[in-house]
Amino acid sequence: MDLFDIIDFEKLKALYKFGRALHLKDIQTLIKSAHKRSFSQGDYLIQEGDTKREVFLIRRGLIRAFSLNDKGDEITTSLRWENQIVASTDILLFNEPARQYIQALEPCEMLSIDFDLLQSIVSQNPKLEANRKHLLRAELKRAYHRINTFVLLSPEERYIEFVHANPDILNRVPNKYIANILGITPVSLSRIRKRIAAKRK
Amino acid sequence: MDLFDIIDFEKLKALYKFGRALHLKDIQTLIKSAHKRSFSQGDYLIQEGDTKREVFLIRRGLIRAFSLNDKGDEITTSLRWENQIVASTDILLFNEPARQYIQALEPCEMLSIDFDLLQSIVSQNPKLEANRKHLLRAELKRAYHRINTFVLLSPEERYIEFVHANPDILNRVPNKYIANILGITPVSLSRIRKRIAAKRK
DNA sequence: ATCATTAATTATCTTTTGTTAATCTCTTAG
DNA sequence: CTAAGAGATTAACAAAAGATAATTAATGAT
Repeated sequence: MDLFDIIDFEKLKALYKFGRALHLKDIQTLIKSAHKRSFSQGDYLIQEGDTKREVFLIRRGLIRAFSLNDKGDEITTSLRWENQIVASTDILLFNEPARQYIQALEPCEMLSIDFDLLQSIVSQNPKLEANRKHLLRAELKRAYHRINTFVLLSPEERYIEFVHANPDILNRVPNKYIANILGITPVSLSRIRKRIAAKRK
Repeated sequence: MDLFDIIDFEKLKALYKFGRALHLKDIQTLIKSAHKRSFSQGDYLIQEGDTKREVFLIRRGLIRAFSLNDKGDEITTSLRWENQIVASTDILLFNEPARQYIQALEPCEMLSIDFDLLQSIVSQNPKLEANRKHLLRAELKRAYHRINTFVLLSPEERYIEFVHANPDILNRVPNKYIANILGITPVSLSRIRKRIAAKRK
């Protein structure tokens, strides 16, 4: 057996996200519990009604989360890609069955971690509380910022802002999903893009 | 000196919000530090650039938080009233100077608490961590729900949802502020209200 | 009682969005 | 190479929203 199989630096590096103050013993526990999961394009990581308490770290790939509106249309509400965390907030934060679907838009390689195990380890490492708080706050900040884009900006400004904030994933995601995220229809986004292009020249 | 001046049940009751597992000593510390502050209609609790680390518990009254958009218009982003907590998230959560104004829309009676003192007390009462997490999560849940109203609902549906969720404060707040919160103009809200009224009969 | 102020409504017009359907492009499976 | 499917764009029309200004309603101050 190779040393790399024992230590698994890949996993270690990924787990680093959860805190730089982990005890060796806990790192081992986490690495043992964390396992790699692959998803093909179109696969669902989570479906409505799911209750499995697990956190995904995206090592490679890109996912979308979506809900169904009253007409039954899929409305994409968020995108996540490499080095980001994905989980059902309904399940983990609010102890409710998932209301959202999470779907792979590209072939994905994930690190799946048992959430409750992670929580218990965090509880035993007081230094990690800061980390947990940091993650929650970062998420809250994202959410506030998003609300502000709806309240303060027009759809066109919202799109420009999105492009500036996420230039890297623009060409990895169908525009119709980005339209959903901006709260407009794909047709309308297409017109906005045309308008912006006309202004530029 | 009256017994009530010593114990101050009013304050105690208000502070209860921060946790039911406080040590007597900590309760005393908090009560000593918490002081009542009154604001007249129109007064500012917090202005852009402020850095004072304080949390308000609303005992009576109603406030709005607003930002300035690129044109310099005041855009109301949230409302809070009795038994809710108000603070600058920029200051307390993100350690940045406030970007938002917070203004009393009615004569307000607040309990002002030093945030860092509160934090240190929470840190010394492990049972309170649960409380703190609960508050953060509740806030996150509110934020997610708000985002969903923008992504999933039309302005008209958003208004109906708002009315259902907040029937009590509708007649305490000028509609123009509610329009801001819904991400539309006051004129448009007026038309929506007319449209809804027409449908009802 | 009157005036001034502020909010809400209404009117008018322009711009944008939603909706539906058709067309175009691109990729992929056979 | 062709056909099928998905996504993006375009078109055409209806509905809604933004902008601006005028009007009405309500409130408080003098």
